[in-house]
Amino acid sequence: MPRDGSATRSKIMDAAEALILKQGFSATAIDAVIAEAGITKGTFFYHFENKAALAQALVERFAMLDLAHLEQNMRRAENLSRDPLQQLLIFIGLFIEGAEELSEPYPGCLFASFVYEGGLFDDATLGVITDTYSAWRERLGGKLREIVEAYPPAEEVDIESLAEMMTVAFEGAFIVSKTQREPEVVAEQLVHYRRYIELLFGGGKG
Amino acid sequence: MPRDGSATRSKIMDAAEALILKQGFSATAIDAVIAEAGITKGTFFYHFENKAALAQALVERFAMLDLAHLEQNMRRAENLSRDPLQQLLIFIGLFIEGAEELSEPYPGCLFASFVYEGGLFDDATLGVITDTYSAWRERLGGKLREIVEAYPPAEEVDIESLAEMMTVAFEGAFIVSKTQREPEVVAEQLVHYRRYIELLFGGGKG
DNA sequence: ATGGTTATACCGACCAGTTCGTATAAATAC
DNA sequence: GTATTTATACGAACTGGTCGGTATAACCAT
Repeated sequence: MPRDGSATRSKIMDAAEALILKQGFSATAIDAVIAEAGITKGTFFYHFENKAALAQALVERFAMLDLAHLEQNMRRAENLSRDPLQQLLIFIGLFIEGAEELSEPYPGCLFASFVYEGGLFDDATLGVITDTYSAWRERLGGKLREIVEAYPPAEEVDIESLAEMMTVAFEGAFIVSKTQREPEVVAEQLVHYRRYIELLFGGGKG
Repeated sequence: MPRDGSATRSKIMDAAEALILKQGFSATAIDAVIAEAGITKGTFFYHFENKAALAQALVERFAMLDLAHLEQNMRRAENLSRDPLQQLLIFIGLFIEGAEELSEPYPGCLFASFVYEGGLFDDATLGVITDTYSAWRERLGGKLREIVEAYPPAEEVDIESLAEMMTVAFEGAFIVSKTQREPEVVAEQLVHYRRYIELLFGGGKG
């Protein structure tokens, strides 16, 4: 067996992702990626058929990590309480913990970056994004339906959009965070989301 | 007086804005803009010194319209009620009305598009975006401080981030809306924001 | 273990097409 | 006659992508 190229492949993807979050996809020249990664053009095209393939690989990796993060935190929350409402509150709390650790580099979501250049990508690439958002909506939606049964709210609540609201909080907070150069925006918005859920179903007690 | 070129200038900016929302700024070639606008290259460079000047003009126009919209709806809300809480709820409601009218073309925010390609623009251009977000935060923040005095909440609330939450809802909803191809996302998220404010300060009554 | 074979990993020069921006001279409207 | 617009051609820089060649490391027969 020849030597292992996966480290180089990762290095390319890391460099590309960082540059894309700064400038966007089409402003990120392959020449810039290879300079950042410290490799050459030949190497790049050995690992990726073309620039579109790089995009595809990037969203797939990002989605995998994101979904793993979702599932891991949900499992942890489900082990920390038996009550669905508490599980969801803990789940959000775990993400707040994570967001609070972000210090210097104001983050950004690769998905959002791609969505705003959506016209450049094919359905396969954009589909990964759509599917990932759907997975979040369904996972949180399921939990919310459990909650609604256990804690019927005073007024009716649209479960789908309430589940979607966590994604909305993330994406919106990333944008504001980038402009204001304050990483704490993300955590603050998740705190609001958690409190909203408390008020909807907890009714005032904790 | 010679003839008026402002119509052409607007046509160029309209074409550019539409293309940028689809593909992003740097993927939007000037040749594409002039084709979309139905003019020629000479005309383009008669109106804009270079591509960066076009970007600057676009954010400035977008900011002006956005701030006008903010101020107009706030004034309307302030005329429709004397109570600060009601004013804010009406204010959000007016934007919900507007969002519900969006039918086919899932929208998008030019600011967000620029933010995710932020590395390409100078401080003058990006500053317009920062300032506009600040204006929203201050306008809503002022109203929220009135509300806090009239309706002290059970627990303490961070006013700044609560004001920021409306921008977050917009920006996040735009992104989700673009992927899911459902324009109603924006209105749904604003409804949640309004209800959150109700629950925080209204305490359950309407 | 030694030498040869092979698949993989990587390099750097190169190509064809596109980019932004400039230049030009003439036509059009007020 | 001045501001606006057209039409076209052009160039330097850069773009994504190709190509021939080299280096590396595991495998294998001996």
